[in-house]
Formats: sequence, structure tokens, C-alpha cells
Amino acid sequence: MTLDFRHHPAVTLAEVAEAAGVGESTVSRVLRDHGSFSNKTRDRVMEAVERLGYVPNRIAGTLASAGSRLVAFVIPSLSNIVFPDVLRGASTVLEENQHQAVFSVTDYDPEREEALVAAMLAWRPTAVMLAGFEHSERTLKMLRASGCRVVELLDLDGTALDLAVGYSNRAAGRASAEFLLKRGYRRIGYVGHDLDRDTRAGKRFAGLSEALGAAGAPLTDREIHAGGSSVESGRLGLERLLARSRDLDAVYFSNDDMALGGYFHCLAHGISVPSQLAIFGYNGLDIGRVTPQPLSTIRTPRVATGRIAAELVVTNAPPQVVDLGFELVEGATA
Amino acid sequence: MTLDFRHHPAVTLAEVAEAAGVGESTVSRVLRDHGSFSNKTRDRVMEAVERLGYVPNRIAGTLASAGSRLVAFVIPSLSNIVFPDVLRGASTVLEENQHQAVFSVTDYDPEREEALVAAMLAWRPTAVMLAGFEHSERTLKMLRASGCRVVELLDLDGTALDLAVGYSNRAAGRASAEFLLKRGYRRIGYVGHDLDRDTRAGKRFAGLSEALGAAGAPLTDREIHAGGSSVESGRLGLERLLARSRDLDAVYFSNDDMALGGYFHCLAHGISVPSQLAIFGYNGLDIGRVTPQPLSTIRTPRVATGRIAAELVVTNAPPQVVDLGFELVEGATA
DNA sequence: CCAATTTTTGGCAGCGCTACCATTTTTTGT
DNA sequence: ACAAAAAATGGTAGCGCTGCCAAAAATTGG
Repeated sequence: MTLDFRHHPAVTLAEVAEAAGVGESTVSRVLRDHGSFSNKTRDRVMEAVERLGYVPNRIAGTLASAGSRLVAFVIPSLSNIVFPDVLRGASTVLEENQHQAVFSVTDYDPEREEALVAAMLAWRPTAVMLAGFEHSERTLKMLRASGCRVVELLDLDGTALDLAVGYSNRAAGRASAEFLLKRGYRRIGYVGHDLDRDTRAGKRFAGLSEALGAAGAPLTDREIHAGGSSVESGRLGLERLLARSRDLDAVYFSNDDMALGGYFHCLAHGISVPSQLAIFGYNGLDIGRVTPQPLSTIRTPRVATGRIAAELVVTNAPPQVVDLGFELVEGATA
Repeated sequence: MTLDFRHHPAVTLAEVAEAAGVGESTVSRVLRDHGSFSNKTRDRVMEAVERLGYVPNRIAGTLASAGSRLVAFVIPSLSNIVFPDVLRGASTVLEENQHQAVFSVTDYDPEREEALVAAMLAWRPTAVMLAGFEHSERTLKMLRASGCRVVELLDLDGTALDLAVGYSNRAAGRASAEFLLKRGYRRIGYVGHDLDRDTRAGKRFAGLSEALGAAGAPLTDREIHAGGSSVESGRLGLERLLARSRDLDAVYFSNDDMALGGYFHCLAHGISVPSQLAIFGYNGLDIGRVTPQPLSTIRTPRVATGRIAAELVVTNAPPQVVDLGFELVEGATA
């Protein structure tokens, strides 16, 4: 019960050429506006294209020439707003430059990443965009052998294969620690999600712990939620953490979602923020600017990351690492 | 300054055949596990594949056979969480079935939609997924002529081209109105974003107004933000609305983002919810369950929409409309 | 007006693969 | 051991397009 019976096989360039009474290469030249042809010919061709409803077949076009103009994104998640933001930044640039975005989601699993990179490479993309620097040996080997551009996103703490665009998570962790210390907090806790899978969150945690340790105020306690990040696990995580360590004066969350959960817990339980407990997040989501007290956090250039990455790819820029930095937002919760 | 000098042109199937000492068709059969071949041959082929680092070229494969196994998403936005959610639901199913997702973003602009659909069709996708039923004449014509499956998502109020998966926005608007009326609210306001562009939000608004009108408690006032939806414009919108109409007892927001903004405005200004002002949203975001008072809203099956849509496509189901319904969440804000 | 350009045009190989068919090899049954 | 059936394998014609080259048509200059 397919619908195929409704349809003629798609119109081909040869049929357009026939209908317009010109050669195939002429049609091809007109459609790509490449090479020379008379106005009269162009009109005839365009008329036939219009009349037959011709849509060029890029599969064939790509095979015959070079460059698929496909950009593959292999991202860990779509729940974490970071990645839709990156896609958003990239997609504008890609569309302006007649590229298409293909994506798949690894769910933070390196094995899936490997399989998905292989599947993506089968499309001979112009570039593959990945999150971070941690990839399996085989993934790296495939990417190197593929000949397509590779962009590693959202991280700077590691060695880039080709292009990298992002900011240092480790430095962000340190900056957060220094801010909290400067404000006088000394008993600092951590509420986060799965650190091993989300290696960037892991690096922030490392930066935080390191800076706190160096200042003689090591992390007091931590509560780690096994799954992904969410507002709910932030709230729950804080509740559990406080049940164990009542005398914390600040909590660093693995990101703003988690931090908002923590903030809501405080609102609901009459814990005064920041006087009783300070809250600090990461990402600088818009929502954090509109909460009754603006969230103290680090704003990351997620959309810009996608945009710059796409720009480097479409301009075929030489290998380089672009540090987009981050901005500490003082907010009112810490 | 490209990197091309690093690379041999990619390994081809012919080279693998040569290296394994078998024919091309044999390699093809082994790799696709289709047709028959001896174990010895399979091992020889796989060894050569491994050794040469061969990655099949799907561009060529698709051209030679049929079915790109590409599914194109032409979505209005990535900022509105609805669409990442749909993509998330679909991508799991697609990956399990060896399909790839391609997407582009229209920014709610029908002309861009038209151009992007054309660009997508050039890849001869298995299916094109679109938001809603409102498309330009030319878009519809192209889709009909393309011969690929078309899935219209997240709406039910209109005529489907082929497949449709979603829920009735109009009914959701009505249900919200009925709930608010049942709770005794009579002076109801609306805060929303651009209704003309987001036609689904427009249909919810229509359903709401209609039901309120029918019950003899027509909408009291409304405040429309010209751009997209956001927490911030929700907050601002409510502030403006209240400045004009002080005696509202409930406000319906075009979605949960907007509603959260409104809720935060109330929290920040000591407006007691719901006794002084009730707040009602749409979408049923997770965050709304964790706010100090759970948000009253309508939970929509966004991820399921993506999942079901993908399932219909990979199983090549006959044309049909799937109503996934929605669920009214009473919450504590209305 | 004619030769020397320049512009416009068409033919066709080939991109890397799969589908189809023919052929060879192996297995089976008697 | 031999014919018949089954399994395994290879050759090759496209899929629809682009790139290259040669040919034809239009333009230019003296």
C-alpha cells in the first residue's frame, strides 16, 4: 500500500533538456548559472523547468562533481539546550551558503558516536561537527582518513584534530570558584549530573575543585545525579545535598537547568538566596535573567559557537582553535 | 590552504574488491548482507574493508538503488523547545532504522519554508516533515509532485497532504478556557507572541476566545509580543497587560515559556498566584513541574509526535492522521 | 567581406555504487 | 558417478548529473 502509483518517476535533467530543445549540459549550466549561455536559452530552459516542475537531484550532482555541501552534526543530546543553540547558530550560516545540516544524537555514548560518525561519513559531508575532544580511537582514525573538515565544539581543554570552536570549561569552573571565594563563600557544595559522560561538565567540576582546593577551601560535599541534567534533578540534588550538609553557604550546579531546580527548591522551602545559600549555575540561559532574582552564572556563547564553526567550514578556513570565551554574570543568587 | 594534500581520494568499493580478490558485486553483497556468499569470502572482504578503512559512499549507493534513507525536517525554529523535542523523538527511531535526519529552520517564514523544501527535495528524501498545515501553494505543489512521504506535525486543524501527527491546538485552547471557567475565573486576559506567524499558537488563541465567548465571558484584554516566545517577553507582556487591565483574575499565555515569565513577574511583585491572578500555559515543560507552584498547563506529546512520525515513515504506513491528544495539568497556578 | 576571435552549445565519459543476469562452483539425491 | 538443484560469484549497464572538450554560432576588427 505505497503511494508510488500516484507518481511519475521524478523529472530528470535530460527531460528538461529535451523539453527545452537544448543539450543537457546547457540546462546544467543555466541552472547553476555557471559558464555562458544566451538569455533566450536561459528563458527556454527556465520555462521548461517551471513547466515540468523539475527539482535538481543533488545526489547525482554530488556524485558527479565534488562537495556534498552537507554538514554533519554528531551531538550528545537535544535535551540539553546547548546543542539546539549550537545548531541554531550554525543553521543560519549554512542556509545562507547553500549547505544542509544533518545530525544525529549520541546520548553521550562514545560507541554510538563512533557508529554515527561512520554513518555520517558515508554521505561524504563537507564537515563533521562534534562535541568536545574525547572520541574513540576508531572515531579519530575515521575522521582523519575521511578528508573532510572536522570541528570540535564547546571545549578548548584538549587537542584539536582540525578546527575547534568553543571556550574552556576548566577555566569556567575556576572562574566560578574564584567568584564564589571572592564573595566570601567558603563551604561550597556541588550538585551535578553524570560527569563521566558529559566530559565538559567534568572539566568544569575539575576546574572548580582545583581552584577551591588551591584557595584552601576545598569542596565541602557533592551530590551527583546519574542521568542527564534537568531542573528536576537539580532540585532533588540540592535537597539531598542539604540533607547531608546543612551548613553549606553556596552550591555550584553543573548548569543552569540544575541551578534553577536548586533555586526553586530554595524558593519553595523558604531558604533565602543568597544570604542563607548562594546558587551558581552555568550557561547563562535567558530564563535565568527573568527569575525573581537573576541567576548568577557563566554565560557561554553557544549560538556564536555554531555560527563561527559554520563560517569556518564554509570558508574552508585553515586549521585553528577559536576561543570564544565566556562571561561571568554576577546575578543576584550568589 | 586546504588540507586536501593530506589525503588520498577516498577508498572505493572497486579497490576493496581488488584487494580482497573478489568481484565488486560480491563486496557489495557482503557489505549489505544481501544475497549469498561464503563465510570465507565474507572474511576476506571484511579484512580488506578494515585494512583499507573503507567507508561506503551512500551518495553513490542511493543514486544506484533507491531510497536515500534521508528524512528532511523543515521546522520553524530551534528556540522553541517544541521542535528540538520533536527532533529528539524522531532521531531515536530514525537511527535505529538507519535513516538520517536533515533539517533546516524557516524562522516561521513561509517563503523560507518554500525555498528550504525545494532544497530538501533535491536530496530525494524518504520523507519531509513540516510543522502544521499552512504552506504556500508552491510548497504544496512541490511536495505533491516529489513522490516522497510528507508528514505534517503538531497540528490537526486542517487538511493533511499525506500523514499528520499531532494534536488539536484549537481544542487545547478550548480546553484551557473551559478549565479556567470551571475554576470560576471570568476576567481572563491573554499574553502571547506573534500569532500570524506561529499559526498553531493562533489556533489555540482562536479556540480560547471562542470558548470564552460562548460561555459569555469573552476575553477581557490581550497583549501580543511581536517576536517569538520567550520567558522574558512573557514577563514583560504580563506587566504591560496588568498596567492596562488591573482587575484580571486569570491570564492565558501562548506557551509555558511565556507563562513562566508571567509567573516570575508575579513572584517578584508579590502578586499572589492563583488567588490574585491565575496563570495558565501550554506545553507542559518539565520546568513547570518544579517551580515552587507547579504550572497549570496543557501537556503536549512532543517527543511522541516525533517518534510516531518517524515510525510511520520507516514503516511506510498508509496516509493517515494520528491524534496524540494532550493532557490538562491542573497544577497550582490556576 | 573574411579571418580571427569570442561566445554559445552539445556529446559523452565517468562519479561509485547496485540490480540484474549469466556463469561457475558446490551440494544434493539417486 | 551423474544429473539436477542450489549456492556463490563476476560482469556490466545504468542511476542523474557535471566536467571536459570539440564544434557551431555570433561577434569583432581591419
